[in-house]
Amino acid sequence: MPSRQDDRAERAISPLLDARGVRFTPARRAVVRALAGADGPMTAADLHELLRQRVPLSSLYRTLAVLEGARVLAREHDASGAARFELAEWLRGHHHHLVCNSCGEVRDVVVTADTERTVNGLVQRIAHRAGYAATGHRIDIEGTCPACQRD
Amino acid sequence: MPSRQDDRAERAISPLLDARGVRFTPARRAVVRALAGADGPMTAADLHELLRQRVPLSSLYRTLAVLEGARVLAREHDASGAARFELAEWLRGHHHHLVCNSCGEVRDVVVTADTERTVNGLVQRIAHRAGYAATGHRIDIEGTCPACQRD
DNA sequence: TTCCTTGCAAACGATTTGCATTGGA
DNA sequence: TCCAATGCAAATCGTTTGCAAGGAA
Repeated sequence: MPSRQDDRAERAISPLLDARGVRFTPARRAVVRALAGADGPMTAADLHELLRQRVPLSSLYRTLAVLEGARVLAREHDASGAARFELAEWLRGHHHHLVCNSCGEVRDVVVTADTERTVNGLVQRIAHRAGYAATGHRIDIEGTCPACQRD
Repeated sequence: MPSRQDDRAERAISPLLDARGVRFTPARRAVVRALAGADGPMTAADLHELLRQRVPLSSLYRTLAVLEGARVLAREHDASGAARFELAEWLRGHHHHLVCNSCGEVRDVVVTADTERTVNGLVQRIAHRAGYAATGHRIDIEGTCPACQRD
């Protein structure tokens, strides 16, 4: 069942799509809900499966492109090069990724405000020294996930 | 002109290739030298261009696969999803990346041992709390490069 | 001779697009 | 009615592979 959180997110998203002259269709809602409920960024294939193939891949990719264009979600690429999608930072909050070297899963991890402050300080300093104007950062922690440690 | 550094690197690489029963051919040396001289990870197309197309793309990819298999270089993917190659960490040293949101360039940045120690501490702690056994980390600093700031 | 390496062309998988159709406001 | 959304099939892009020819030990 969609939670109150989902409702809030969807109410925030709706006007963004309106502004671009596109509709918040059931397929688009379904994608947003799937990503809101996920514990890490998902591939198009993951979503296609999760939505029980009700949305053909080509339509799914179009949906993802529309949502990305509206800054509702962000695209990145995993170690195998496949695109993975997640809700944009303003919707889901700043976080980082735990990446399993063995099975390839990517899981979100939120760090304390304190840690994040420390990281931000380092990042700003490093960027500044190189003449970059930093707008964000991304940290992937590579390792072995609990499940793979048991094998 | 190949530097003394290159010589050292190539002497270290040679036995690794021997062990896998493959040769350190001119094309493979050229790729290693190109990456040793680069200031960030390169795409296959970048390398193809830099080598003046002397090595056809299919051979280049084979070269890259061989070197990757021998752990001489590492593959990653940039924001557009294209594969980028760089010398392995043991050859080129631990570093992070500055990524320009505007032009897409990826540039290496080495941080102080002190900063790296701090980061490592944070990473280990975060991973441990999530049940992960951390083996490494990757930090991308996103921003605007000096050249793009002028436009 | 025996493998490894190369180049070309064809195959591949993920993603994108053209086009005709459907559907909502 | 008008424009956006959809599904299918075909196209595209980066990358990989089969195969026959060339080259080093």
